[in-house]
Amino acid sequence: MSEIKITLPDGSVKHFEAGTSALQVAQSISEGLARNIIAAKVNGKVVDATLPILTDADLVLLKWEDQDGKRTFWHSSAHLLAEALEALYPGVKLGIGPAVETGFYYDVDFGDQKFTSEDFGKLENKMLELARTNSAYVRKEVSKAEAIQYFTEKGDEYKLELIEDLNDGEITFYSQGNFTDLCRGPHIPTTGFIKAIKITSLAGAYWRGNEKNKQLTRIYGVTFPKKSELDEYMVILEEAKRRDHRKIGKELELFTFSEKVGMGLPLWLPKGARLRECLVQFLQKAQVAAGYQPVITPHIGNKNLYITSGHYEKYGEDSFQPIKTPREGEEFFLKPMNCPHHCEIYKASPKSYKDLPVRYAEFGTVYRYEQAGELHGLTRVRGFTQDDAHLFVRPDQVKEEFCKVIDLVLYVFKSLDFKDYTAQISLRDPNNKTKYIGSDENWALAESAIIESAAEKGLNTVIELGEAAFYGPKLDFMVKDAIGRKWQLGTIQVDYNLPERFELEYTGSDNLKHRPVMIHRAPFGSLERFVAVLIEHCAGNFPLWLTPEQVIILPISEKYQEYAENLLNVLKKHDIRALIDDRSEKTGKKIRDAEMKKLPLMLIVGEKEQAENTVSVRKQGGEDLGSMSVESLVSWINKEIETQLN
RNA sequence: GCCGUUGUAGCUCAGGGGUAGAGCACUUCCUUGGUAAGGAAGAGGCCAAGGGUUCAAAUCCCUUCAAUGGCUCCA
Repeated sequence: MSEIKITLPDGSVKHFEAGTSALQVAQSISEGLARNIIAAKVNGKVVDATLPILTDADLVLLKWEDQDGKRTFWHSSAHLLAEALEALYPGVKLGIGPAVETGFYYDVDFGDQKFTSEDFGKLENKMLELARTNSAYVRKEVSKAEAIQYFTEKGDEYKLELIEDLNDGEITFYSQGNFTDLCRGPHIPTTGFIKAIKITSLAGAYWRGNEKNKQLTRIYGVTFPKKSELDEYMVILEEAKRRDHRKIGKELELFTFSEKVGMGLPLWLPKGARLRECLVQFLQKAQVAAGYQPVITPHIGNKNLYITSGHYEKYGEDSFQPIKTPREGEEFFLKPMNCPHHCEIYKASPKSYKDLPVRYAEFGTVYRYEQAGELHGLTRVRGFTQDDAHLFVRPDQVKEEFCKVIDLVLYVFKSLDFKDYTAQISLRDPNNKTKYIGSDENWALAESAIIESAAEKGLNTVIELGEAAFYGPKLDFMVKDAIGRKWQLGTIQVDYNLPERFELEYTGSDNLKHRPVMIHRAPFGSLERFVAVLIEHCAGNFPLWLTPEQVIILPISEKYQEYAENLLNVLKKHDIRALIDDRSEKTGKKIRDAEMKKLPLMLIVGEKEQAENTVSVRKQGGEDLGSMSVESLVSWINKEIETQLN
């Protein structure tokens, strides 16, 4: 037997016989470790922990805690789901069953049999029962002919269709218990690892995502190696439901929708509008400081504008259709993006290299025809306002400007308490350059500018090749909210296309015409989406500087109404958003209602406060700040806001 | 757009072939109270819209609209 060298992540090298599996390597370290190993990464490829390793290799032992470990675990759970389904519903046909971000699903064709959410419990129990048999997942290489024969006998046309596309010699089956599936793997060693199971939802899904194909039933589930982890997961699900921006938006009277106005067209209520105004002012201030110039453009634009920009060709059919002038028959589109308008602003006057960079900013409302089924609360709407800006820069300025935009985005995140974020850099596919426009030099410049800027700013980045837009590379920010969900917010994109199409120019120091580079950026993305994410992030407890109502005055009785009104005037003079609860209710009731409305500061005023000319301050949640003069309250608030924003 | 589910008062929801119910919110009255729900009375609904079945429809059926969970899409 020959010997192989296994290199572990800590750099240590161990010698084993060829054919040793990752699991055996783990066992050689400790039994306890081996018990937790669910898969392995051999030379960067995720494989079964039981797969014999034949050559020298870098080995990473994967546990539940590893992302690849989870995926393997969930993929194996999908097989367990399929096994349970076959046991409970003989004759079901199986489509595909992959792992997803959280959990897994299996697409199945129940034929004439019915499956509803009431059957979830039954299915979970069956899966648990099968999991407890602790059956091994067994890998078997099969020929294409064997594979076809197996599934022909089984009568599963979906699997047969999948096999069609596979090459002979690279087909494998995995079996556990009485179930065999076509699968590339890898899998966990045995079903016994799966200790807790939850079938989460049911949905229709077309075979291979094509609506011309038959619709299958997609069963979603999630599994865990410990019961306690499932419990935690259920708590987070509940929490997510509690934080749903649609629910909180209604409760806090921030926004609404009306069938009459139209689907996907949000109506901002007074409190929501105030919150939005605060966000706009906040960003506007930061942008002015960063050298942006506000511009304003109309909500519609001539069809020719979008023909020039190329958007008509690409999206014309899928847009709200043009409106026509009654006499001339000219066609105008609702503005689906601000960039072409800004290009025309750039062109309004000749530019010198000394003028650049030029930064035009606009909170521009745009309208896009999103498919009815796509609409969702404020995160996916048909009319929304982008915190848009376009920077027209010289090629040599791309990096510096990019850095400044990153600074701005990070400032926004910090001010809104998004502490956990990553950046995705999308570059062009180096093997398929024809898909993209712009010269190689410019791409090289832009791509290295993005990479270097991100590195300089210490961003935690992921690089995705081939994910760039056809007109340029980009950087997207993904933030994690308070309960760990990821959202894509800000985006920064470099664009060579529009300057070309609009023939934008500036005169260089050489007195020749040059083409500027355009940077699109939106730290919020859109105000609608950002507010939605923010609501879910803070569960409606907005930072003091942003919250629509900062202070509520609660007079103990009507006798102190006048005193309360005087206080209100003082607060308003200091630009503090305040109101009085003058209902004929007891203090306890008023406090409860203020708590429900998530009002950060309550001022209780009665005989004592009136006599001493003070207010008693209660923070939301119950903390007592004691009594103080209204002036010291104002300075307390201002200090608080200053800390939040710096 | 496609498939499933849902649509009853401002909100959260119950009911269900014989022409509507609760709690909260709202209005009025009593109460003038000190840190998370005081009491009473009142008002409020074409039961999403349209069409069918029926002696009778909010209830059953069909269509449409909208919301919702997915799929496909996202400049």
